[in-house]
This record gives sequence, structure tokens and C-alpha cells, in this order.
Amino acid sequence: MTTKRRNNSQDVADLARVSQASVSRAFTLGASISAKTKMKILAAAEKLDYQPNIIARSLSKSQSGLVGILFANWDHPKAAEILKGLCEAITEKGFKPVVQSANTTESVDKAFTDFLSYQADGVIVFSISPSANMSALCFRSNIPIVILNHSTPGINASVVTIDSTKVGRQIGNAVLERSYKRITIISSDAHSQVLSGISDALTETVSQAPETEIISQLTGVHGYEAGVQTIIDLWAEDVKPDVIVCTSDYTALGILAGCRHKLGIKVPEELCIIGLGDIPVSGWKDHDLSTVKIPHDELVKTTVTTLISKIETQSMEPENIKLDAKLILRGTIKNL
Amino acid sequence: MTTKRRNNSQDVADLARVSQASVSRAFTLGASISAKTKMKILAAAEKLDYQPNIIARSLSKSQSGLVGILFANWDHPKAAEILKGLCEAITEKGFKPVVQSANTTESVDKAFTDFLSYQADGVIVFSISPSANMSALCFRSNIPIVILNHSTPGINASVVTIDSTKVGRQIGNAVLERSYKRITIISSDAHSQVLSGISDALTETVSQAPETEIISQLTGVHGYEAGVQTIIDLWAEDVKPDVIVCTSDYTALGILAGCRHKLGIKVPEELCIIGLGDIPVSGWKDHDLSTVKIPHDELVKTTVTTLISKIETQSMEPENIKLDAKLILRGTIKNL
DNA sequence: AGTAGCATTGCAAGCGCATACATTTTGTTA
DNA sequence: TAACAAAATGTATGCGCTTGCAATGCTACT
Repeated sequence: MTTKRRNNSQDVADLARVSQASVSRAFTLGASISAKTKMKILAAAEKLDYQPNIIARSLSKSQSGLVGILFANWDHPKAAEILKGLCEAITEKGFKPVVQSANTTESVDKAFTDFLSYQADGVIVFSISPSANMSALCFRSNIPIVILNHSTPGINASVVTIDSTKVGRQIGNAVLERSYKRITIISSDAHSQVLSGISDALTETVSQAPETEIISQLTGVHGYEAGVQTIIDLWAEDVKPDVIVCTSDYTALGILAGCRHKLGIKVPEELCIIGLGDIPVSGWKDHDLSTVKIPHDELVKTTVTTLISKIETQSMEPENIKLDAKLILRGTIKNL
Repeated sequence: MTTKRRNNSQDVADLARVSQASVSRAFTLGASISAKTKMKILAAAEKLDYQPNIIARSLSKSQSGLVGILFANWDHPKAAEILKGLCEAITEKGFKPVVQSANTTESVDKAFTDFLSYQADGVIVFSISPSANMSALCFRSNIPIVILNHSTPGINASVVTIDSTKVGRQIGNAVLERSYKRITIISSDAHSQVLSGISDALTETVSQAPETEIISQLTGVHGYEAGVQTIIDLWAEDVKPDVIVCTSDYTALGILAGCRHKLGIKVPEELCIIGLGDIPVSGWKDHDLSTVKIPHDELVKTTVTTLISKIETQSMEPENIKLDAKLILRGTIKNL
């Protein structure tokens, strides 16, 4: 089968008996062209299945209209929602999202050089940071980067996150008001700025309250099963907090299940559990977990808006944007 | 700020004192070039932050290396996993995934014309079908389409799904072996071929067993809360099956919760519940839901392999590929 | 009618790369 | 060492589009 060449603007021009430039103008918003010839051209284009070749347009305008999305954390409970939001917002702005999956240093670097090759007009990075090399390279190449949900100091990129310090304070206050005293913090990921921000603020708040203390802090625990095991271990070791703040809902749900089904610990009377993320399951009556609702939608929209505005203004100035998250108090914390 | 032009192959050529063509060859695998000059060129390229401009390459080779992904069903419990798999497999094959979100007829058509414009080499469609118009247009333009998890007859596209008929028979047999008699089918989506395949096969299997019958069939019920409400309604109306087959785990979990926490129905003694999808929560001890495990990973890989092979062989021949799914029997069905 | 002023169109030169073809260099063999 | 094949390199053209500039058409006004 000889592959039939796709029709191009010259073919349309020939059929419509105009110049190729006019065809181009017919498909360019706001170009100088009369309504009459535009009609004629569009009709011819229709007849020939013609669509402007964006690749060629990109080349001649030297901007691709492509936005790279580097997506690292597919296990994030809201991964689909976030990616959907990013893709839709990007499309909405007239760009196309090119998604790359990467989480090792090398694969991240590879993804970035690919973005460079594809002349991406900008890059969004989710839950990871580019290497200093790559961010510098992008800077030199005038490709703005916006990082969502992660931050690494000293990188030439903008960052959009929740205000984790504020969340930490809210949790601290809620716990203190209810006279819980002995706190354990369980974080699923030692490297996330969001999580460490919370525990910093929590430490700070608690240290101002007499008789209250953070009795233990565990790191790298994530997932339901790990949660179940963790609470069993704690009780076995006789480390018995009356509050567990957990930087993942899944883990928190595991802890809750361990309390109820294995250890017979009464929640919230004997133990208060707070998660992070507000995944749908947490709201189910079976669990009714107290947690923190993160404004993903807003984070996503802000990320895209920020990036596109940088692309359009050719600005490489890093910004640091923090949005508020909301503490949701449900059955796993005492009522006031 | 005057935007500094990115270095191109000519710049590298000048620095390395070779022709532009040689630079091109240095970056083309298997091109005719000596090791020595290649070194020289790569060094110069390094110095100039040069990356080949894929947009220009695409134009001159008239193939973009882009694969369009039309993603319709972001609420699918495995949406992230599936999309990740697609993106990674596509990247692996040396292409780039461009993700479009669309679920209305118009937006789907729009997405397709965009793919055409971007000269996508192929398109993957998840959980929806392109319009006849668009599939015909793609056919004329030699752009192969592979549809994952959905099928519409009379469309010029390949399809990859699970063998839903086989799944339906498996469920039927498992239920009959355990002497359940009165079956209710609850499907979340009337249009999915996967789901209707199951209920067809189930109907067929059941009709061969004396005293067994499908006593009711509900459509358009989806989600946890809807499940809770549905079981309450059924009991209130005195429609009491002893098996509920549910085409979504979330709904099945809602039904299970309704039985246990609202109605006091004993599962599996009085009522057997089977879901579809095997989402993680279903495996948790709290629920222990019987369900069907769909080989998403395999589906995804097959989809991509199929598409890429079509792209490379320039084949527009539609294929229809069916993979096996596995019935997982847990606590919500009686032990044999 | 003549012409300034603007809208429309055509012309042609790129955008950065791949590649057919021509030319030069290298290596091989008698 | 000559002669020739093979490998390496250079030259020049085209991929399909945008856009600056020039040429043309049109309107309105004196």
C-alpha cells in the first residue's frame, strides 16, 4: 500500500484557487483575510480532509504548544484526578500535555531531555523535583518549570503546594483542645516537604502545651497493611500514644482497622487517629476517619495557570505559592 | 529580555567544523559517520546545550512520534494505573503520549481533530468509542486506532477487552455450585460491552439450571452510597435475591455495608455478593469481597503493542483481542 | 476623475532537520 | 603503487507552515 500523502495547504490553495499563504491565513485566528475567500478556503479544506499541520506550524513559529508533565507518584490516591485536572487545564489553555512517567534520577533526567527535544514550551512536575542540572538547562533554554506538591530548595523552578505549616498548627490545636497528650506521628514519605512541614508545625505547637509530648515518630510507613502492623507493633512495645497523626489516609485506615479488629482499642475514646488526603473511603461510615482535605483541584488549576502565564510572558522568575488545606473532623477524634 | 535562540544543528556544525548534515548523522542511530567526527560533534553539542529539535525532525520525516491517548473514564478505579501503563509502554516504544480528556461526543471529535492536526502516528482510546466520522477520517488518514475496554460495532478500529462472556460463565458456575438460586444483577453502566457481556453469559448459564433465576436487574447504579441505598430499597420492596452480581466493586462494597450495618443480612450465608474490578479495598479484611480481577496490566501492554505494530507496519486492519479475567472468591461467597 | 489610505492577497524566505545525490577520503587488493 | 570499492562527508532540496514585504484591489474623499 503506497501511503497516500496527507493533503497540505498547497493542495487546498490549488483547489480554492488562492495562494498557499491565504490558506494559512484562513486557519489563523485574526489574520488578515476577507470573509469571502475564507469561506472558499474552508470549503476546499473540508473537501480534502485538510487539517493544518501543527508540527509544521510549531517549527515555523518555534513554539511547540506542548507542555511536558513529569508524573512521578502514580500511587498518590488522587493521581487520576490530578492528572486529569492538569491535562484538561492545559488543553483548555490551548496547549497539549505530553505525559512522562519517571521516578529515578536517570529517568527524570531522560524525561527532561526529551521535553527539551520536543521543544516543550513548559514543564509541570508532580511529586518530585528535577535535578539541578536539568533545571539549570531548562533555565538556559527558557523553559519554565512549575513543581506541584513538592519542593527542593535551590532549584530554578516555581512551586505550588499546600501550606503544610498551617495544617500542622490546625491539627495541633484540634488535638490539644481535646486534651490528648501523647502524640505519635507516622509519615509515609520522609522526603515530602508537605509532610515534614506538618510535623514541624505540630512539634512547635505541642511544645507550647504543658504535659503534651510527641512520644514517637515513625517514617516510611505507608499503605493499609503497614498501618495494621504498625499499631500492633506499637502496642506490643507498649508505646501507647493517645493520638496518631498519619500522613496518609491508607495508613491511617490500616491503623484504625488494627485498633478495632485486632486490638480492641476504642477509637476515639482511647486513641485519636488523623489521616491526610481525605480519600473517598475515609468518608465511608465504616471508617469515618478524621483527615485533611487537600484542595487538589485548586492546586492543579493554580499550577497550570502559573505555568501558562510564565510561558506567555516569557518569565523565568520562580514563584512559591501556598494554598490552604482543610482539617476534617470525623469519628476518629472526640467531639468537643 | 530578548529570547535567545536555541542552538541548532548548524551552530554545532560551525563549532565542530563539519557540515550540518554530519551533525544530523551524529544524532541518527546507524547513520554513516566515523567515530572520530561523531565524538567531535557530540562534544560541540554538549558545549552548546544542543538537543536535536524533534519537531523539525518530525516535519522532515513526516511522522511525529506522538501517540494520542483519549482518556474518557477517569473515575475508573484503576484509571491511574492504566494511564501510567499506557504512557510508559508508549515511551518505551520510542513514542510520546499526548493525553486528551474527553467524554462528550463533541469533545471526543475535537480531540480527534487535534490528534490529526498534531500528526499523531496512532491513537489509543480508553472506555469510549470514536464517532463513525472520526474513525473514518483516521482511516483515510492512515492513523490506526486501538480501543481499550470498550467496543462499538462498525467502527474502523481495533479493540482490546476482557472476555466478558467467559467471566459471566465463571460467575454463573460458581454461584450454581453453591446452590444460590435467586440472582440480581446490578450494573453501573448500561453501555459498557464488558458488563453486558457478563450479564448475557450469566443469563445463559442460569437458564440451564432448574429453579435458578435472575429475579431482577438494575442498571445505572454506581458508587458506594448508591449500593447502600440499593440494598435497602430491594429489601424494602421484598425483592430478596440470594446472589447479587455487581459490575463495580464500589457498588458491591456499598451493598455489603448496607447488609451488615443497616439490615443485618448475613453475608455470605443469606446473601452472596460478587463485585467487579478487585480494587485494593475489596481485599481488605474489613470487606473481603469476592470479585473479578481484570488483567489491566496485560490489557494495557497488549493495547500499546498492537497499536505500535500497526503504526510500524502501516496496517489499518482492525483486530479484536480478548483477554481472560479471573474470578476471585473471598468471604462474600460460601466456601465449597 | 484622481488619489490617499486601508484591507486583502501574493511572493518568497525562512523554521531545523533528513536525506538523495555528488564528492572526497579511506581502505583494500593485485 | 595503481585501481577500485566502500565509507565518510558535503551539497542542496524539501517537509508544511508563518510572516515580512510588496503588489494589488477597494473605499472614500477632495
